[in-house]
Amino acid sequence: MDAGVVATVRRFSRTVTQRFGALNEHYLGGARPLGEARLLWEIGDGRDLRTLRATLGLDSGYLSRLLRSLEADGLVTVQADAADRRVRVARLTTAGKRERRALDRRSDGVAEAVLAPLSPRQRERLVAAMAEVSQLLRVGMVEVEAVDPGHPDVLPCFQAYFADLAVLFEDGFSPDAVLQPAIEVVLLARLGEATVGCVALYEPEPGVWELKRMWVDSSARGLGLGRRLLAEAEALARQRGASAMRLDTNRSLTGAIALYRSAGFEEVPPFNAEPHAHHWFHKAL
Amino acid sequence: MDAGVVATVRRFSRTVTQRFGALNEHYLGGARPLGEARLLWEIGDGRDLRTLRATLGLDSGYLSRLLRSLEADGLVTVQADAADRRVRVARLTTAGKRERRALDRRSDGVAEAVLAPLSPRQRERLVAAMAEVSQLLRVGMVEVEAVDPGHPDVLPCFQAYFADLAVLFEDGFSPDAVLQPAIEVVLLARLGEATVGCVALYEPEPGVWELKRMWVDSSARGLGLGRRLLAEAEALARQRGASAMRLDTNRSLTGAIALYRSAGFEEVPPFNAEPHAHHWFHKAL
DNA sequence: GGTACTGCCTGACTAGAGTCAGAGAAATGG
DNA sequence: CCATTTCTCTGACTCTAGTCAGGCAGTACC
Repeated sequence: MDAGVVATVRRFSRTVTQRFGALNEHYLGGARPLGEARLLWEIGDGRDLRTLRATLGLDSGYLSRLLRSLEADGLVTVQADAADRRVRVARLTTAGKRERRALDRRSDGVAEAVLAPLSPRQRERLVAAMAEVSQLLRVGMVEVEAVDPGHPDVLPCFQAYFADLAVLFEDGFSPDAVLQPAIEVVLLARLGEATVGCVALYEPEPGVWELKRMWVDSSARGLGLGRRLLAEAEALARQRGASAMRLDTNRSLTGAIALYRSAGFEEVPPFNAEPHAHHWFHKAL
Repeated sequence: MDAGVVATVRRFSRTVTQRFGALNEHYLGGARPLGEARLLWEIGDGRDLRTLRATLGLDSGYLSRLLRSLEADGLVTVQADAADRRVRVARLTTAGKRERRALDRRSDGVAEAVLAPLSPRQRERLVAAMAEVSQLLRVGMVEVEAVDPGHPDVLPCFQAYFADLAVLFEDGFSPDAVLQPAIEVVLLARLGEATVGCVALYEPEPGVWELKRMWVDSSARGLGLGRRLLAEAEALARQRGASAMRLDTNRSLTGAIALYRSAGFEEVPPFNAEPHAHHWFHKAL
């Protein structure tokens, strides 16, 4: 990789670490230790310890100790869950909520301090560049995972997909009318906790795999995620013995159509009776 | 400050921390602890402990222990300085240099991993945005400090200034010909260790302060540093009882001339015999 | 009712990153 | 030459952020 480009990235990392490091120390330093602060934040309006452990990736013993410390400061209470008395639920006290707001204000303070020394014009440039960096870094954090169709994260994706279609299709959309194929596998695009995209695959005829319900969340558009899902779907199908891939789509989805064409799909006559389909595509693998 | 802007900055900070944090852990984790790695880096081709303490901001006892640990691993040697045997100098052994290169490669690895998942077009955008962020964050890190003309950092600035002029002036430049006023105070612009700008002040007539040798390093141009130095110079002069400020400049320095005008300076007849001056400016405070 | 399993807590331990108070050797000032 | 200062090192501590093993209470399954 180009040395100048690598140098720019390294310099970026160093500068950001230094700048935010110094300001964090100034604004957050002397306050609560990081572990407790993150916990305080995550408890919010009450969470059971199991969830807290999972989202923060903490050891059970360590979490317990952190909670004892916050409890000693009167910031949280921990009580047994009514339904299952093994499970314990942490809740913020009034003082805890106050502390949480204070942490929040201090984080705002850091952000303001970053912008403060700049002219309005420079601020605009910095904020725009930061937004660009965040977005592009997020691209690299997306992980694509193959799950089976019964996976709990699949249904919400399909529902989000249908909801999007209802808005996009010129001639309306009804989820009940669409074909319900026997889906074999679903690729989920994950960004940390959130699921930001999906595509379903099944094998309508031996050797031919069909793509259904390719969806990318609005928060993750413009990151090339559609292309990536398509590529991973092809790889997966090929790995399972596919010799061809096909899909249908609606004329309103111009972006998707352009993507399919540029990925080597060619338009073919209708191969199914999908009610909302206007274009049918095929690609030999 | 606008909440959306603050949210963008906070999101940026979170995303960058997460992304680089995860990659650093992956590439640098398991290797040498951070403190030792930084020290190894900073020692380079041999540094005395006093300098190391200053640049890394370490406690003397702590530095000593870190060095013992690196010494035990055969990466550095520490010897008394020949001139002053109280001072000790740390040097990398061959193994130490190898280790330092390895750390370096791992840092490159992090940078490459950030770019790897992106398309060429996205990489370009990311690198451009990162450069912009670095530059603008650096603006906020610049500190302006008033020192007296004998300060050791002053002379290198003036020399850099003269070297720049020699390149810029259409009709050449000789440092020996310029006036040598009795400078009262120098403002230095500091960016971490480096001095990236300066301006000298003196009082040729009671109540009138004159600016000389305003310089901004090429690495820090376009950050509004000139304007800031000018503003700080005015503030300092006013504080010391100035009622007016003046300066002269060369016709080749069009950027500087525009800056003076926009800061409220007005062109006046020559008030000195500076050999390289074409324009003379004055501003009532 | 017994057994296995969950969920949580406690005690014991580790590593990194420091801080602080002297002690001792070398240099400097008078 | 002696006192003071400078520079470094050692020993004793601290705080944060964990990990690991074992134990107890509650729930679920047979």
